[in-house]
Amino acid sequence: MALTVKGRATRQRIIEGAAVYLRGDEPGEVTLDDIRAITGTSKSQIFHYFPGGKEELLLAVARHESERVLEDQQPHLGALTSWAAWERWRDAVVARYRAQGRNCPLGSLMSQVGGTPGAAEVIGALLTSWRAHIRHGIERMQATGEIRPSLDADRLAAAFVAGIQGGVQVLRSSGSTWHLEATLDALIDHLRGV
Amino acid sequence: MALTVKGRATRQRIIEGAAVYLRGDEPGEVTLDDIRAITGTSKSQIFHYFPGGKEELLLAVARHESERVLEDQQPHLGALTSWAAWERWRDAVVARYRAQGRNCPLGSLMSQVGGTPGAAEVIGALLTSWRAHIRHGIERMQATGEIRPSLDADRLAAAFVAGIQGGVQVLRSSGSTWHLEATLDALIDHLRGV
DNA sequence: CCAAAAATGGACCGTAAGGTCCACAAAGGG
DNA sequence: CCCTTTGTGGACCTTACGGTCCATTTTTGG
Repeated sequence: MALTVKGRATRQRIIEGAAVYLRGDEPGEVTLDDIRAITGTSKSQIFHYFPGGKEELLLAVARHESERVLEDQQPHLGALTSWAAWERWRDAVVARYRAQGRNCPLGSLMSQVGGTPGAAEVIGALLTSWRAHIRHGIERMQATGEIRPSLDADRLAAAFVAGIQGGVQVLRSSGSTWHLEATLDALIDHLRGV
Repeated sequence: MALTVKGRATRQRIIEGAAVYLRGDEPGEVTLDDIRAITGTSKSQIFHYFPGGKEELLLAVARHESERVLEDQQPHLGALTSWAAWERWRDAVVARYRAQGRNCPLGSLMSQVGGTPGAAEVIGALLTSWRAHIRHGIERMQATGEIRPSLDADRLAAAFVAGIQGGVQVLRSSGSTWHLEATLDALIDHLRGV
């Protein structure tokens, strides 16, 4: 037996506790002691469940957080079938990041675990999936004739992903969602042919 | 006299040495010893010229690097007066960031100095100036009738800035400029009304 | 019920890294 | 030419933090 019920629970508690900490006010640099304190665990437990140490733990947290990103955009992201739906999605994205404020848990994570193998993979998988959803939405609108077929759905989806990333990054340093909204609106206008 | 000629030179050498280091292969976390080694200075000199320690030094480096960002886009960025000029600018941006590769000196800097007062200010000033240049370009094209006047120049300029930021961020984790190009092209197409 | 495996607590260690101090060298300026 | 200011070298200090170890408790499975 590798992990008992209790063991799985503890492991999960560590991941979620770390995630909570990262969503807090002062992320900066997470230390194992921060995580230890917030999760009520001991050093040995962290290394017991994450033999690879801090790096492995942070990567697990990144995976956990990256799942939330797309979930928070649902159900809108999965049903971009009308202009109204696009607007709802847009608003959901803006609301989500406005609520998150200057703290981007994933961003903090990536800056701490950035170079390691696996980090790029996590972020890459997220971006790919994100882009696929948007591309899917564009293609459906093209099928119904609401978006001209001459547009490259995949490439525009990539533009959305990059635009959102950038908007969020600006948000992190400026505290305002203005750039994010401007980018989303510009790209949606472009889809509409306005 | 606060700083002699020799003093100014040393101070500058420290800043530029740090910048060189950040542009190198393994930025991750800069340490004062890294900087000391690459600039051939001693600890006391660093603290002599930057009494605020690491934070003040890194902020100075960030200011130094942030100047390079717009310079590297000149003269194109300052003369967005025709569609050909926009394309040249687009290519210059892509080329610049492709050459930079996965290393974004400013990005590394911001992740290390992010929370401190002054950091946001440096990045904010850069983004504002960048946006102003682009807005200016859009307005000139509107004046000549090549861009429809119904478009909000300032907001679209913000979209460009955010889009580039995001494209570069994706580049940092994926190593590809594809997203960056997709975003720039989408926004330029939108300006063109394509 | 008992031995083996898993979970937990926490003292302890090693080191990297920022920062301090002080002695000495080199300009500067009157 | 000498005194004051500025520049430089580098030993040293302190702390934070990742990681190790082992003793103890709890759970598991036969």
